[in-house]
Amino acid sequence: METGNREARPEGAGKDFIRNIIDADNASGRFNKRVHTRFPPEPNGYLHIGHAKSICLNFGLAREYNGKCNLRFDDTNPLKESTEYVDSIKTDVRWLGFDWEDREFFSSDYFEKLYLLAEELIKMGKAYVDSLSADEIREYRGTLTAPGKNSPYRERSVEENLDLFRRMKAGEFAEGAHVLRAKIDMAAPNVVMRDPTLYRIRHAEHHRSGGKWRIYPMYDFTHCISDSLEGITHSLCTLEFENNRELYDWVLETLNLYRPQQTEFARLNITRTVLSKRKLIQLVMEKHVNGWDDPRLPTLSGMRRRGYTPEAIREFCARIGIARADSTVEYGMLDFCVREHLNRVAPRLMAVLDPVKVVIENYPAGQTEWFEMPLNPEDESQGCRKTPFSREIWIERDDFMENPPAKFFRLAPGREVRLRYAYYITCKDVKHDEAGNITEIICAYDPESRGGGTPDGRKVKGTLHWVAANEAVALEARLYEHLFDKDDPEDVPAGQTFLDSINPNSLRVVKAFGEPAVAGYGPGSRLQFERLGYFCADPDGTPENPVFNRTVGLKDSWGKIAAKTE
RNA sequence: UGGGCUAUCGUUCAAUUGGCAGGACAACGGAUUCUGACUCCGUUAAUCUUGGUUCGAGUCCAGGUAGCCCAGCCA
Repeated sequence: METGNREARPEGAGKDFIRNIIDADNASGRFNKRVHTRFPPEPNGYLHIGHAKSICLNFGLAREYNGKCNLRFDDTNPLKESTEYVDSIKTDVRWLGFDWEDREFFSSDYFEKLYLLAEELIKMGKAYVDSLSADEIREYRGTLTAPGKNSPYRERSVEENLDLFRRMKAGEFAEGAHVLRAKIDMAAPNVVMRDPTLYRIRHAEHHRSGGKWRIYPMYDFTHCISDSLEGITHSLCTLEFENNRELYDWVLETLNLYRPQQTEFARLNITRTVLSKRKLIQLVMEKHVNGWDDPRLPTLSGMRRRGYTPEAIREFCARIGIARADSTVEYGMLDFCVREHLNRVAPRLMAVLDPVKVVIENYPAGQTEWFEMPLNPEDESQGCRKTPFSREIWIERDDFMENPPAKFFRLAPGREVRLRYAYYITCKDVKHDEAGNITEIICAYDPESRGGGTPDGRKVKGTLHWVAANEAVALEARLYEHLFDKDDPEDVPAGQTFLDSINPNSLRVVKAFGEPAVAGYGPGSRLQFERLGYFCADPDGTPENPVFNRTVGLKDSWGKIAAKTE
């Protein structure tokens, strides 16, 4: 699959700053014209649309420059990581359409090398074992504006440090008793450089190395060395790691290792969307949603279930671009990308969400005729479907008004409209119950209009979708809205939590009726119910009782016209 | 009274590196339409601020302003 990268880039437009950097590196020969990136998630949760930006960037760059991209699990904190997350990440990256071939790595695979390198640092006098408590270390670090001070253990001899570190590794000490720190500068203006912690003691089971290790390396020590070992050229990460770049370079320079170039870019923000891993974990763990693949979530697995396509997500990532300025993309941009793709590929079917009965009084009772209609009017290659028609049909309640305002094009007393691909009908009468609710609309059809046109060529303003009342299958439609109401759910008013910004209507389930053919669409397949929007068949459904998740609706100007006429 | 980074239409990304500020999304108007969808055409709309250099500044220089990140034994 080779779609999704840069096809949205308009002609003549400039490249983003990262591609400019790569071009410059290729021109200078810095990496021998090699491009080797990596996508390095920590397996402590499921991937979300924010990760997709990084995945498309890293894998896309490799594709464009004939390079390679590794998948590396940054698993140095055994407390948070699990194989469930590893598996889900692999599934999601593949689903997005990217392939890391045989380059699947784990930081934990480097634990041995990392340990040796740490000893190296100790021997060089560039690292020491500190026995201060976590609280004391924080105090000694100073503040953002005041320099820190040296730990009393900072001048331990190389021999003592080596001995202590080896015993840390052997598991002789309790968690928190010691840490290994780099010896840099406690007065450094960049707080990251004030003798950063390199190793901590953790008596925990690691999802891969099990109980083998008692000490685990920190991100700052691990990531740069992993990049170096793998021959990465361009190490791309998000803006919050800007301050860590100095340490990234320090470690590799001090150890005299090959040095990739770390470059930071702004992470993805989307209006009304929570992309904080911490909060997503909370939503799942506290069961505010039904698991990581709940279609209301911006996780890749949730979006997949809701019916978003990998093509659409890749297109989205290409369109939003890459920059260093913090930004928040409008959700409408994502919706646009989904509609654009689904419009091309999704077969059309008809369904009615809120049915009202139409009786065609001059159509023979008991008769059923089958109409053939295209699965996609803009793509004949998709073929046709057959749909039954009968005397009693259902139409959408919204498609009829007893007292229509101006510019209402659909059914109303005395008015003629077209039933899509079937007949012209004219409203003759309306029946109500005691409460005044419409129970039945009586119509007459024009037999001459079979197929949706007439010999006299007269026009109608409206075309309705419909399903035959006796032949239609019952189905369940789940109408998902974005889970969050607030423009920026990260920024909630005082006294509230982000949970307060959840839209209580984010999930509505309605019983609906659709063409018999819907039962033929298996889980994951997308289709468009005419005039209702794009839906995805959910694995929860069965052929007898299909369930459809709404991906996105269609644009509809009816609401605007109504507002205007008021 | 620290360090690092950022600032262009409502949103987002560009601007051949000093030479007419452009695209996409959104909004608005129109055409078309057997989905009020799609498609097509058009319109609105931006260089944070104050100076300076220059024939010419979004771009270079100086000073402001605003926002983001950093004081985990998280990543």
